[in-house]
Amino acid sequence: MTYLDNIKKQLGLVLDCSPRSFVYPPTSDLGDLSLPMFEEAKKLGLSPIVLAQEKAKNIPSLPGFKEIKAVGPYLNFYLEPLNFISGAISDVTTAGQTFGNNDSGQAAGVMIEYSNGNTHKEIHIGHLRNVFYGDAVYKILAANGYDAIPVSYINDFGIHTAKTIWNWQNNPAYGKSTAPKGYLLGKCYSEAAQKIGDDPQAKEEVSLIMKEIENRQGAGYEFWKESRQWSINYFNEFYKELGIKFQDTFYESDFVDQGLKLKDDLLAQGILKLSEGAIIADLEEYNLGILPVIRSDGTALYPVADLALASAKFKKYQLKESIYIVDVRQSLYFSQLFKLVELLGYKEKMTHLSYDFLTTKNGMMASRTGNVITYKELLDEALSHTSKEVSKRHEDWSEEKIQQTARGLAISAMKFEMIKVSSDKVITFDMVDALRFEGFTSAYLQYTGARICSLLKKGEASETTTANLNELIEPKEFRLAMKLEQYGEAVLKSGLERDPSVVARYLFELAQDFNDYYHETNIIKAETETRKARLALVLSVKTVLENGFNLLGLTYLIEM
RNA sequence: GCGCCCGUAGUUCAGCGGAUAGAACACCAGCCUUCUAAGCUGGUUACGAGGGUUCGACUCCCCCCGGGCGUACCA
Repeated sequence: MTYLDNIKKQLGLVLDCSPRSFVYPPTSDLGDLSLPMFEEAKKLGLSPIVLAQEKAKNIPSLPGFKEIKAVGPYLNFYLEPLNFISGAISDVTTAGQTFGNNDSGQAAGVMIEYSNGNTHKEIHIGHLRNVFYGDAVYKILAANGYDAIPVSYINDFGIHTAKTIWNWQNNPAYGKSTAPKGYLLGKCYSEAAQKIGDDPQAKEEVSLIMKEIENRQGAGYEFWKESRQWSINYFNEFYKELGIKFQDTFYESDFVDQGLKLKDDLLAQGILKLSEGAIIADLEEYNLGILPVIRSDGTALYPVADLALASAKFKKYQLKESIYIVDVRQSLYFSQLFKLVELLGYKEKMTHLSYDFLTTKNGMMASRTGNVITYKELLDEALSHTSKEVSKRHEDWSEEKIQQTARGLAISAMKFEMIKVSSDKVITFDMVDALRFEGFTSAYLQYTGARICSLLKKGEASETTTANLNELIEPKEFRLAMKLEQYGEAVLKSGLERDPSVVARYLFELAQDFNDYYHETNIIKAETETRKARLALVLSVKTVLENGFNLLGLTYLIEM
């Protein structure tokens, strides 16, 4: 338990209220902690102002507090800053990399499925929001004490694979190209989608290829096996580049057969039925409309494998909850899927954790229409921008060091742009905005981190262990310590709301407080005893920044 | 039509029942012989409209107006 949590607990005992009742006053002259009296006053039929005054009069003096007084309908607490600051530094130092974590998840098994790539398609920046959001949610749930299991589901069996293969076979140029195969497949797909359009002849040919794939025989199937692997290799490089790891990966092609059996069972049970040549789930009685499961040409739709996968997850892992991170546009689909899984007899909780989509100034992205910014294009643009900025500032650095730093900046920027706003907001992606370095950006956070490393290097970090923390008497030092103590609250809230932007905003505020302090106070240039103490505080800021960076997947740069 | 989401400074976003609605960008004015100026300081401007619930509403409810998405063989 942190110093701040303990203070709240003690106060809660004395005042007979929950530690969660305390709020932080808007300005420091109003105190450091506050208890609003509205609720209790209402219960007692008293004025909250009178009640606050009475409480202030009767409260026993407590260690760690400088003053307790009523201000209007609030009971305000002023803390002893020296005790608080050394408490905070001690909390951070003791917990280290685990500072901020909690066990509210009670080790419950929670599977988080995200990233869901389509083989034979290009990776575009719309996927990035999914991948980065999902990865951050996974790490945040783990920090909240869940047994979080990150998994990826790869759609390698849909009609899109047949479309790509159809186009590839009709254009020998693809086979001859020396460009990376995974990338070429993406190009080939978007061209295919545009060519096919409403052409019945082409649709017929694609349908034949799809049947070969489903029946696992013929030239179409053979080429599917080969090209599928190209895509999977391409994904693996992509994940490696971004530092993303899954505990398990599922492939649609492994679940289709099981799904078809499930479909037969569901048909027999009357949960599915024939309609207009297709097989559908009529979920009108649940207000969920109609879900087509098998096309009228006999080929499988998405739910076939999804049903099998859902049950496979529950059989393979002990899960309290199965989370699907998918774009909000599929909300109805997931409600339908979850209802079917429930009708199959599963009682586990299933959650569609949705986020709103990413669009561009030129309108919605879709690989089918070719209006996309690909991951590769974004990365290239970002790297070119960041390496220019780095080399401008460090003419003496080696090319390798410049590139490495530029990469850390570029990838972190991509991640941060996708998770810094809450998930219910549409992101209109703009390259210039995304690569900005000032303000609420990952570069600002990284800059703060690098600045801290520079201080620690100059001051010799070993000094911090023998520091006399009573030297920390500046109001801004107290403010920073308070911010550090609040990190755990950000992690908790972020986990409860499954919203990484809470952590993103917290880190930004911490960095702002630090930079403010840095500009106003001499750290290295302070006299020895003060310097040691200040460095101890700075080291704690670094630990918290690093912990937060880890949750969001940002790269901590020592220099930039 | 029905369902879901969003309307807060010029722009992008916080705040989601309580103390003067916060940031960032942009714009203007300052700060590098001093710990990384990718930084810091100061300044201007906002809750779509109307009802209701409440001691108190940007926050909850209703209705309206804008915008987006979904709504049987895309995923």
